[in-house]
Amino acid sequence: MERKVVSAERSIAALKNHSEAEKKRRARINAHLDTLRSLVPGTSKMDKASLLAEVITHLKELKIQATEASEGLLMPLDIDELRVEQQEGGLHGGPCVITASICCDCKPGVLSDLRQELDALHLIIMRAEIATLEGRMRNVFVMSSCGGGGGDTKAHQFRGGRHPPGLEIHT
Amino acid sequence: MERKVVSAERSIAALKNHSEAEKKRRARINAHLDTLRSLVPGTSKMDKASLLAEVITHLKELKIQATEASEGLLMPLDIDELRVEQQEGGLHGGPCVITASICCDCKPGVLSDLRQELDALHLIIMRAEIATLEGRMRNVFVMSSCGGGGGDTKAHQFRGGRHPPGLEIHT
DNA sequence: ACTAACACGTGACGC
DNA sequence: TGCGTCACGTGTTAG
Repeated sequence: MERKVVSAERSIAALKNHSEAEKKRRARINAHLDTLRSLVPGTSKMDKASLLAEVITHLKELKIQATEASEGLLMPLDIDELRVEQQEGGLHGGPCVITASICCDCKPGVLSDLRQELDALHLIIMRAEIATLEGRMRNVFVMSSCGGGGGDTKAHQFRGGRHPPGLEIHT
Repeated sequence: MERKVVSAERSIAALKNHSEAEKKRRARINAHLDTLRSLVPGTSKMDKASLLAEVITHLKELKIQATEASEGLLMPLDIDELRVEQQEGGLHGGPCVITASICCDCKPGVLSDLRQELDALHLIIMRAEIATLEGRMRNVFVMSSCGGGGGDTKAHQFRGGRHPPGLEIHT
């Protein structure tokens, strides 16, 4: 019956260690989650799951940004492309950043039309870039809007020879 | 005593719902973790905490990569800069590649003068890029020359003039 | 056998 | 009050 007492004590100690280990594990995970919160803006008081979702979107976003940065000078030669992305940053009520890029044939009238459309938006142009390559042209505009909308990145991508509404391209 | 039975049943149902909700919550989080595993390479069968750590490092890495990518678009705001480099390839008497970049204030007449100068060189323009940022402009021209001359650096002074049609950039 | 990691159910707290 | 989230302790399984 002495055995029983000893084994009982050992069991208690083991259980205690177990719970402690588990607590430590949770602490580790939560610490990582906290650093993620500090890394991704606008996730300070977010849900654990929502935080992970936001991390995922941010990761994809950065991956796209990095890849298109490495091949930044490349442009599709066969297809026309128009992309409008609202970047994250409007969460704090501040101005959101909109990146618009268009790639098409380098024909007269394109630039003036493009500028008219951009002027109609009344946005603050932070950076403008125009590049030409073998008869093709690509414009990239980084603009700032005062009205801070949702923080979600709504990206419209038009591929193929179709031109989106609101932007008439001379062909 | 009927009351007690009813309340007991309610408690059981509530508890069941509770556990179910918690299970669903865990499933959501784990799903997000799974997508993170699919996103970050080499974390297929990794620890939950280690996965998060790896996600953090990857996030920082991508952030740096994206930042230094956008740094390629940065230009000095305080000093004017003109660079002409002859890339290797023209050593064998074949066509060499010349890269010229100029960074200065975005004033009218600069572009037309620049184009005149470039036209005088009779080079094949392989790629042209013009970027503006906060009143500054930067041009990068990658040109091909048929005669393999030396790669000397020349400075030019620009007079007043007009913008070429279709190339007006607002700042 | 011992450690580490996971899922589970439950109590607690906030809207 | 119910609903959602969190931390906790425990049972269970793999290396």
